[in-house]
Amino acid sequence: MEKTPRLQLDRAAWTQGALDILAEEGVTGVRVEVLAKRLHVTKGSFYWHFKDRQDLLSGVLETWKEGRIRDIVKQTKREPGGEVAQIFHVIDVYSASRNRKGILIELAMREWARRDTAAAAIVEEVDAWRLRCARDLFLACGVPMHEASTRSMLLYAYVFGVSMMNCEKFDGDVARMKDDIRALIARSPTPVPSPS
Amino acid sequence: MEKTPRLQLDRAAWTQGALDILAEEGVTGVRVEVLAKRLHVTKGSFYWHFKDRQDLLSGVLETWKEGRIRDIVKQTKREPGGEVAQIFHVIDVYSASRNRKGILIELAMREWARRDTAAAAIVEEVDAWRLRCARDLFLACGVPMHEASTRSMLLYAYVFGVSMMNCEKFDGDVARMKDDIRALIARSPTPVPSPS
DNA sequence: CACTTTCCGTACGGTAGCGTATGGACTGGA
DNA sequence: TCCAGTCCATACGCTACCGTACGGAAAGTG
Repeated sequence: MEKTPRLQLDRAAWTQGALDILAEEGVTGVRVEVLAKRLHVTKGSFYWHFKDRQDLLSGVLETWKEGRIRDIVKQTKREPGGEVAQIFHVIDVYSASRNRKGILIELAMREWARRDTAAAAIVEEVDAWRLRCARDLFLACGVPMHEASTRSMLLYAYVFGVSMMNCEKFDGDVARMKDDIRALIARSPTPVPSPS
Repeated sequence: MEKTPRLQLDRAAWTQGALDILAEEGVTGVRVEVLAKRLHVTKGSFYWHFKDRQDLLSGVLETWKEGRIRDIVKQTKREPGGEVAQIFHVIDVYSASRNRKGILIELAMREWARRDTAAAAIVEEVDAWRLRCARDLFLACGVPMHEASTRSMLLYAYVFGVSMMNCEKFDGDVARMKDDIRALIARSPTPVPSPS
């Protein structure tokens, strides 16, 4: 709801506005004229900074990719002794009711990726980073390789899946259930029967 | 790719066509004129059967709701002794590469629900049915109440989440990982130490 | 054979959005 | 001061879509 703090717009400002709309309306909602109106300019400005709508969308993809990779690398940076806490934190970042916008962008991105190969490639790349970083965290906890991979996949599948569900109508202590699931993913024993 | 088998269309045919487009393009993709063209008629026909576009969308919601509830009730009908197999089957229904269309509709439905309260209510109702049915299955397996609720939630969060991920780029035997996760959800021991 | 009902085609007005063309304001340098 | 470059406004044509009005065919009914 910023009044009109800037008199000059650049690609970054347009891209940021596009990300805002992406979170609210999805890809199909980011339209040149709507975005221009929101930034209090006309599309004459837009077509100065961008070749066309696709040019903007490509910029959105690139911006999002770099931000997500930077985030996940930072969140999983080796801090000896704090690996479990870091895993908890990674889950919380996506589960919490805060970071709502980040989750909405995440979901919009995947909806986009379902119908656009360029977006699909970006999402796939980001996911690969995340899975590898989470796996390394499990490895640092002493979890063997295959199970570390499995748990990191369960971790992300869960956080993305739960962000799509409205469990208010479900009887039971949902908050406690989420805590239990988090604990299960972060530090459950290996499911294979120990030969001891 | 049916040629023109029917010369008369009814609401059900339009609704089915809308579901097809919904799977491919999302809610914003189901447009009256596009749908009419796909059914080889004009929109004059549409506005005979429906008041407006919203009327169609409401029918889609209702049709989907009834189908999903009927499915989950059928899939979890008490078959003493086969509970674990039924849990595996519930997971497979959403994980498999078959039923791709059902998954796409599922995701499109949730995308829709994020921006439409009517769709949100329907999805919430369907989810509540699923969670209850899955929980009852776990209860029949001897899992205590709270853990049964927790596992049913993990089950659906996982299947929905994994349907949004492309893990091809991730090194490791993804198929085996998915099998392990399925086993973990379906029959992992309770994390609390058993008092026996 | 009229006559009605059901179902669909055609034509229209209206809105929203994309991309282009062009001009104007404003700024910095020569 | 004159000029060039930067950034934005205005106006235009074009397409896609919504919803309405109306006409016509086809089938049932007396």
